Amino acid sequence: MTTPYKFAHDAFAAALQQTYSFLTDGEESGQSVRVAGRIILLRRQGKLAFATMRDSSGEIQLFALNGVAENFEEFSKLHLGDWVGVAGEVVRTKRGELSVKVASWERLAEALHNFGDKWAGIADFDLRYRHREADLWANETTRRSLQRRSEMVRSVRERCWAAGFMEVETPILNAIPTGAVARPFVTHFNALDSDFYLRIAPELWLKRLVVGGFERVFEVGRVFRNEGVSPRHNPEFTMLELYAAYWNYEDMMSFTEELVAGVAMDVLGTTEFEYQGRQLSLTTPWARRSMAELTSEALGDDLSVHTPRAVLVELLLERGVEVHASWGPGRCLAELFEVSCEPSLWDAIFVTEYPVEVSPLSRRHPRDPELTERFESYAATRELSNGFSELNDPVDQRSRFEEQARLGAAGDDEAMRIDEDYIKALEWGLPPTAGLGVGMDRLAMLIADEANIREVIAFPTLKPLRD
RNA sequence: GCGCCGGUAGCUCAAUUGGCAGAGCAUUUGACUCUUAAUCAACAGGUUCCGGGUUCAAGUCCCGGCCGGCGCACCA
Repeated sequence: MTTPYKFAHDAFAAALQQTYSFLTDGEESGQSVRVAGRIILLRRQGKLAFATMRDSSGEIQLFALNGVAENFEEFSKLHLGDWVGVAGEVVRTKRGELSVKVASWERLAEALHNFGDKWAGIADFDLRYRHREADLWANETTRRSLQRRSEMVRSVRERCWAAGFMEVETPILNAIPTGAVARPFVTHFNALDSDFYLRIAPELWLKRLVVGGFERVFEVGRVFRNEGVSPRHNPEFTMLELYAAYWNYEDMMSFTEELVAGVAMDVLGTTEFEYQGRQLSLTTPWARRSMAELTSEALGDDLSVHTPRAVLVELLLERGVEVHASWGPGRCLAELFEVSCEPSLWDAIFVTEYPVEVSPLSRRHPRDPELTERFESYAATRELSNGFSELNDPVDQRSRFEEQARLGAAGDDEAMRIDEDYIKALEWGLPPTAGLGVGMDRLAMLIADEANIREVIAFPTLKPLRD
């Protein structure tokens, strides 16, 4: 069956509801409009038919009268899910529903499959994630969450541009996976007969652009990590990474809190909102507490990166954490922080002064060379961002990479590898620079009030069906 | 990867102790000139996720597999 190749429409449901709010019950406006959308409900009553149509803006009723609407019989037999284009007068029915009184209409596409229960929608996760198109049609919350994500990304971009950052793109196919601590996906480049890795972070490329003289750069892009899936992890996810020359990590914390709070304002109109039934505050300024401080507080002990390793190990073992032989005091402190503090960090907060041992790309803290000028922000018990003053000393960077390589040799398959090109870039001179990474999916979860990361990803990674 | 839970009509869900596999919505047919998840009547709709096993008898019990949810691990 041939369907139309186009339909010229001049009105949207939501705007019509607004514009014609003055119409009284049974009143006709005399104005004709052309609307298009999808039939989501249909009620026939003899020589009348009422359809609820949804377009991208909202919903409006279509009112068809036998003898007035062309092809009335066919109209009354439309299927739920069919796309239609309708021309007719804007009226309000006797029972008070704003409607387009159908004069002429066309079916733009036919829905051959059912789109879920018109009351209960679609509940089956497998079906919802594998056929998001049906989920979007059937479930309001899915539409809302993905819409909010889109608004969030837009807000992030606009705020970065407004702050003088230049948007750039860096390679996804990488000969060496680096810039983060994670296992990569491997692929093969036939023409070069070489294995390549999907990037685990764009970090080093972006800093090379700063070396080259682009003083403020950012990238919103997909990164890939070959790890387990969970309600908070998708193997491909979206990161905002941003670098500013001449800033240190404190400047970057200020920028981060303004950015995140600003995004919440743009999308939700507030920085105080409910997340999963509990009030959450992103209002600035955020608390800034050091990792050692928070951990000491939680455990009632005076702990730091200088606490004897044996003491930290003992505390970890008491909490059921398996301690690896390669962990130094820095790693132990970080692990201790994670188990004892993380679950209680609810309102937005910066955790600062990370051990150098777990921060191979961060600049050492001037007051303590075992610490770095690094922060992570937390909200709703989850890590939201990671930032630091960038290590710009090529000699120190090489020794950090070498330490990582030792860990790799000792069996840590997530340890960083030596990136000679990056060291050479540093030898050309990286000005004092601060960097930031924000997990956009995690932020979207907060903004959309979703507990599962898949709800804010249009097409989450699923195992392919076999059998 | 490990543990717990789940998978029944297109969708949402029932099915007692192991005893004829059901309802609502959607689809099809009919009635109805102001409906709002319209209503009413009727028809049709099944590899109970897949493969084995136990049993007179399996949606239900056992074993294996597939997919998903949650937790753990890994991480952001």
